[in-house]
Amino acid sequence: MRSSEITRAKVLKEATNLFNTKGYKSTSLSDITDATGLTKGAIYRHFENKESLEIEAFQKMMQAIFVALNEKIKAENNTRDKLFCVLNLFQSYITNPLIIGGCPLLNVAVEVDDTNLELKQKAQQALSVFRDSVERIIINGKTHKQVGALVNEKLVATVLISSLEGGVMMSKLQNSNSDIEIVVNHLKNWIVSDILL
Amino acid sequence: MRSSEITRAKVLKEATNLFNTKGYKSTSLSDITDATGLTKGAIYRHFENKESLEIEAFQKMMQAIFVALNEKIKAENNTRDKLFCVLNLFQSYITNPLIIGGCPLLNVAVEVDDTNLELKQKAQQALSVFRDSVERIIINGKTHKQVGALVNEKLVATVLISSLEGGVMMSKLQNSNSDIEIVVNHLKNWIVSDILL
DNA sequence: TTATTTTGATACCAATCGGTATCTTTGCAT
DNA sequence: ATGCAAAGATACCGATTGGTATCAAAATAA
Repeated sequence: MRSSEITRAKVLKEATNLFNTKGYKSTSLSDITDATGLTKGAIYRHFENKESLEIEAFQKMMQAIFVALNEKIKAENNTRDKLFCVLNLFQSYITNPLIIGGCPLLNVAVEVDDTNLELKQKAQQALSVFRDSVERIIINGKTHKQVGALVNEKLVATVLISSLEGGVMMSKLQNSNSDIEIVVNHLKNWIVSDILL
Repeated sequence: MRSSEITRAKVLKEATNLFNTKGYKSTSLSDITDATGLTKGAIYRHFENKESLEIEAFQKMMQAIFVALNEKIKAENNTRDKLFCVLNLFQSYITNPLIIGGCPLLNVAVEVDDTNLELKQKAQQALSVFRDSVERIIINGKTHKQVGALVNEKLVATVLISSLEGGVMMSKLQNSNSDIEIVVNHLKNWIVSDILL
C-alpha cells in the first residue's frame, strides 16, 4: 500500500470511530487530528471537507456491515438461520461490536436534519438496502416452502428492523445488553412460530 | 403571569423545539436568540448555562408526554385500550406531533455520550418511568383477568418500546408514516392475540 | 543520484462558540 | 410620581470551529 493510502485509511478509520461514538457534528477536526496524530493540512489533502469525510465514513461502516452480514447469510442454508444472522448482528452491536458506538444507521438517522441532506439520503439508501435484504430472505423462504405463502415480507422486515434498532437504543442507553437480548429472543420466537412453516 | 415568567417560558419553548429538531449540541445560543428575538443576556438571566437549559427542555418534554399519556391511559377502562394509548402516542410523533422533531427520548439516547452524563441520566430515568408505566398496565391487566397470568410484563414493555422507537426512527428518516403504521398495526395484533385473554 | 511530484506541517484566516461584565430600560411597589 | 429592584441589551471575552495558503520534507520516477 502506498504511504498516502495508509494515512488516508488511518484518517478514515479514526474519524469513523469518532463519528459513530461522539456524533458527526460533535466530532471536530481537532478530535481527528488528536486521534490520528496528523495535522489538518494532512487531512484536507485527502478529503475535500469535513462533510465528505462524514459521508465516506458512514458509507464505509454500512458497507462493512452489509458485507459481513451477507457473508453470514450466505453461509446458512435455511430461512430460520438466515434471519437469525440479522438478529445476531444487532446483538453484536452491544456485546461484541464490529463497529464501536452502536448502529451507524440509527445514529445517523437520529442526528441528521434537513441541513445534512446528502448524509440523510445515504442513510435512506442504507435502510432500503437493509430492508431489501431481509425481504429477500423471506421471499426466498417462500420459494423453498420454508415460509408461509401469506407472510408479508415488508411487514416482517419493518418489524424486525424497528425492534432491533429500538433494542440497540435501549441497551446503549442503559449500558446493558438485557434489552437487546429480550428483543432478539422475542423475535426468534416470533419467527419460529409465525413466519416459518 | 409575570413578564419574567413569560420570557422564561418563551426561551424554554423555542429551545425545546430547536433541541428536539436540530439536536442539543447542534443548537447554538444564537439559534435560540434568533428564535426568541431575545439576546444572550436575557437568556442567561433565566438559565445558568446551556447545559441546564438542555436538561430543563428535555425534562419538560418528557413531563408533557407522560402527563398526556397518563391522562389518556386513565380515561380507558380496559387493558387493550390502555396499551393502544401507548401505540397511538408513538404514531402521533409522526402524524400529529405534540412535540416536533420526533421522540425526545430517542433523540437524547442516541445523541448523548459520556460527556453528557447528566442528560444521559435523565434519559435513563425517563426510560425507566416509561417502562414502568407500561408494565403497570400489564400487571393491572392480570389483576383484572384481562391479561394471561404467564405474560411477562417486562418483555411486553421492552418489545413495545423498542419496536415503537425503532418505528419512529424509520418513519422520520423516510419522511413517511408507513413504517410506524406497520409497526403499530403489528403490535396491535400481537397484543390482542398473545397478551390479552 | 537527481529531479519532480506528492505529502504533511505550520501558521494563519474569519466566523462562531458559550459565557459574562456592564449599562440601560422596564415594571412594580410604595 | 418616585425609587428601586429586576430584566434585557450591548459589547465584549478567550477558546474553538472548519478551512486554506504556503513551505519543507519525503516519497517516487527518471
